[in-house]
Amino acid sequence: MSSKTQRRYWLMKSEPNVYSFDDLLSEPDGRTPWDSIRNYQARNFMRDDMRIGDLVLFYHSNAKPPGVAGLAVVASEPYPDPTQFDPNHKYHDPKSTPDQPRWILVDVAPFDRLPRFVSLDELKSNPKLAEMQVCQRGSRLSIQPVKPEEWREVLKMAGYLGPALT
DNA sequence: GCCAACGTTGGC
DNA sequence: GCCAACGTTGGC
Repeated sequence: MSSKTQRRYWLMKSEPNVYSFDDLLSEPDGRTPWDSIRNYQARNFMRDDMRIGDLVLFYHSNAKPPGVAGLAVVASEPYPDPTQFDPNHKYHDPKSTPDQPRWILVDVAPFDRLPRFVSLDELKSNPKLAEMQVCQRGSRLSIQPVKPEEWREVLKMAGYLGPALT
């Protein structure tokens, strides 16, 4: 009796000096809207492909070093990004209206800590992750799908043995 | 701070 | 619809 929906895995980038995994861990609501994304591919992933319960590699970009800092989980259905309607917001979109919102987001919640940070250097030097999107040159997309085998490999590199493996 | 990669904009 | 100019991302 199941419309069996496979859990998917994702990588979401954030600059830790703007919003870090620790910031997510200390959210009073236990979650945050993944707002201000203004890239159509990234939006489409949130709008069309993410499901509540999908797991996320929380990736620190523009960091020293860049890499995977923690595990998160998709925590809401898609809904319009409120920042697009705010004229004072940096990412206000004058072409967007509540009737016809252009930018859609999901909420993200912390799922688990990692025993250790896994740097981009380490990811790149693992032959099993040669095809992983974040390892590719010029990989700018801030939301990327992660294959199940890549997911398991990254968690293994982090020394992780918790529930995100199941 | 540099700059390669690449997405977006706008003139035509 | 092409494509040059421009802006942004993000590793280094």
